[in-house]
Amino acid sequence: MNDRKSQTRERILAAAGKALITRGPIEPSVSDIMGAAGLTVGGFYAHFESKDALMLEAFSALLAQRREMVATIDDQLPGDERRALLAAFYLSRKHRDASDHACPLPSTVGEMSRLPDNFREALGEHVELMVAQLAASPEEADKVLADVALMVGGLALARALGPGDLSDRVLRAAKSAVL
Amino acid sequence: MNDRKSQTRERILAAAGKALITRGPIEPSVSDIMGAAGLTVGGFYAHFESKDALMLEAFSALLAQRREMVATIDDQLPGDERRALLAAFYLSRKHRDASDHACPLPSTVGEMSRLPDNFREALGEHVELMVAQLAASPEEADKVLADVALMVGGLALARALGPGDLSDRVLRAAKSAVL
DNA sequence: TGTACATCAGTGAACGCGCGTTCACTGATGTAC
DNA sequence: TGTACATCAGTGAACGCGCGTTCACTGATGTAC
Repeated sequence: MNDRKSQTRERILAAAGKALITRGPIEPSVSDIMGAAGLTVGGFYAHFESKDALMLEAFSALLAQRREMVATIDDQLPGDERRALLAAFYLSRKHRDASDHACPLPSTVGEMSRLPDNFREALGEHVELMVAQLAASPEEADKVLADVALMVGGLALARALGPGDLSDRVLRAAKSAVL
Repeated sequence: MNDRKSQTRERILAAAGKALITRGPIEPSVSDIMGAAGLTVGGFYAHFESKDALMLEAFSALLAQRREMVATIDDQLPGDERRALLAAFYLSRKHRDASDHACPLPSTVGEMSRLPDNFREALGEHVELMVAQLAASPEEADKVLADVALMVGGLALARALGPGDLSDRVLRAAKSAVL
């Protein structure tokens, strides 16, 4: 039935998202992802048009998931507090070490030029939506943009440094720098 | 003579650095780089042990170049002003669009987990040296770490967004967020 | 000065490998009679 | 209830391609006599 197939599709998509978070959208092979979903390569093209199409869908889904998470922050709080709460989670060691429900940006921004244009559009839209969600004025919009840069850079740097003292220090320093 | 060969080596290294800045250390092929240096693939291994070895050397050289650039900032100025000057250059549109003498971090941090450990070590050392160069106290050290995260994230994001208004806004917002 | 030879930077074809993608096939499931 | 057949999700081998790396060769340069 259609139901079994669409469940498998979800499984592949979830495996792709997980791989994307830790390894970016390019490195994981179709074999890797299908293997992680408990399947073999051959069946892949019954579910997705191409590897790029899969990764774009996984990327967009993860970004949407992130926005939903941001939406759970109490919107009665002043902007500064909301951004501080967001950063406290974003720049936590837990988020740095997570491969589930984590932000896909740190592993993806550096590879954007090698990806189809759709990725760029998805990123631009996400950033605009984040601003719309978190900023109540043009000045606040700039603060949101700067915070996004700080969070993505802080997490990317902390991961790049590998486990250790310096990585933790970067997270802490970035967290306390939120506007 | 040894001289001609070592000049060629420098040419390859420079081509690798340029490619690394815009495309990261993994995507450019040995062919690409040798071609950009006006040579053919075959001769490569007379100059470098492997592609990874070349890219590590290019990465380290670019980081050292960056530190030299930072060292030209008047060290009599107060820390805040020095960091603001650095950020003004780092987060300029010129730097975003440059493929020469630019920072290799935005294109590299996201790929660190796919690279040999030496890259991680080079990165850690660079960050520590930057802190040593720019911070006069532990509190200032944290500000430097946060600014590095902000600059790398801001530039990576601005490049990922592609030419356009949003990219410029990210640069401007990040610049004015420097501690 | 001119010829013979050694050196060695660079060439270009070839290698084995993993990749994204294709496709003929399998085998479990459900419907028709 | 039992047999025959259609459907279709998933398999696994094969494809063409670009990659990093190797290696026998070329051809310019400089030294020896």
